[in-house]
Amino acid sequence: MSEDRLSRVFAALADPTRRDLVARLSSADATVGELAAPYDVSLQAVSKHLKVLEDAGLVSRESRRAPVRLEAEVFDLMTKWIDRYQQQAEERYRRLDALLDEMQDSTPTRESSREQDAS
Amino acid sequence: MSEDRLSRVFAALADPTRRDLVARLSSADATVGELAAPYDVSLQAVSKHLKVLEDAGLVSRESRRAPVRLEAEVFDLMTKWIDRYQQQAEERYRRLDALLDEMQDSTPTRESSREQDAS
DNA sequence: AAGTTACTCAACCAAATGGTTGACAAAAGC
DNA sequence: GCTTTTGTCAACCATTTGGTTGAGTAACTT
Repeated sequence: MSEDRLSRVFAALADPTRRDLVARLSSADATVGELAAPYDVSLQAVSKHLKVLEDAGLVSRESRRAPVRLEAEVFDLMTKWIDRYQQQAEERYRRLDALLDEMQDSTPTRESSREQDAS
Repeated sequence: MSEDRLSRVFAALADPTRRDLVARLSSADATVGELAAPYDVSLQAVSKHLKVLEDAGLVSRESRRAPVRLEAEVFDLMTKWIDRYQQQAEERYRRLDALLDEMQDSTPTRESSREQDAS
């Protein structure tokens, strides 16, 4: 069910306000009120956003009015997911490039066509 | 408006089916039908998922029935966002650790307290 | 212990999301 | 050229999401 965890993390970061909250928390812890101040939505709305971030494990607090803290470890989870597929995709491109190079070396001339037939 | 782009990318990856599509496309291009086969939802549903991925720039196709291809560059966009705040957060932790170390060095003994006063 | 301040819960609303089915459009195959 | 296959569009439905306001609760202040 770590699947579900990743879903919550990505969903949490899909909202610009929540990404901004994360951005601000990366430079300093802050209370709900402090966090809410810059936005022109209600405090309740920001409180909800923080709950989403908290449920995703991106953020935590020791008590109600304590400053909110960013849980940076979650980033590893995302990075791991991304890296895996990014690398796999790049690997494919490398193989494709190699294949294209090979074809360019072999097909255009009659010489290399005969080489192909011979093999 | 690259803000908006990131939102679409994260939102696209918030769905497990879509993450699975990306995962599969990272090892091989595939047509819509091929991609849809393993899931027990309608082809239309998968087509919609692919549209979401396409709008986020995660995936592309040359024509309707052409194989879908993963656009790996988008990963860079995410990684860049993540790295920035991860590093900022880690930097803060380093400073905090340093501060805690300093306090632990200075406060517990009478000796070091006097050292502080002297400086 | 009482009062204020800071935050959350609940109920509600509009819009977005993920799914369905049925009709249509575009490519391939004959 | 006609037919079949493959994919998309449209309309609809249930659920989720991001916002609101109003009432309640928890935690500092005095």
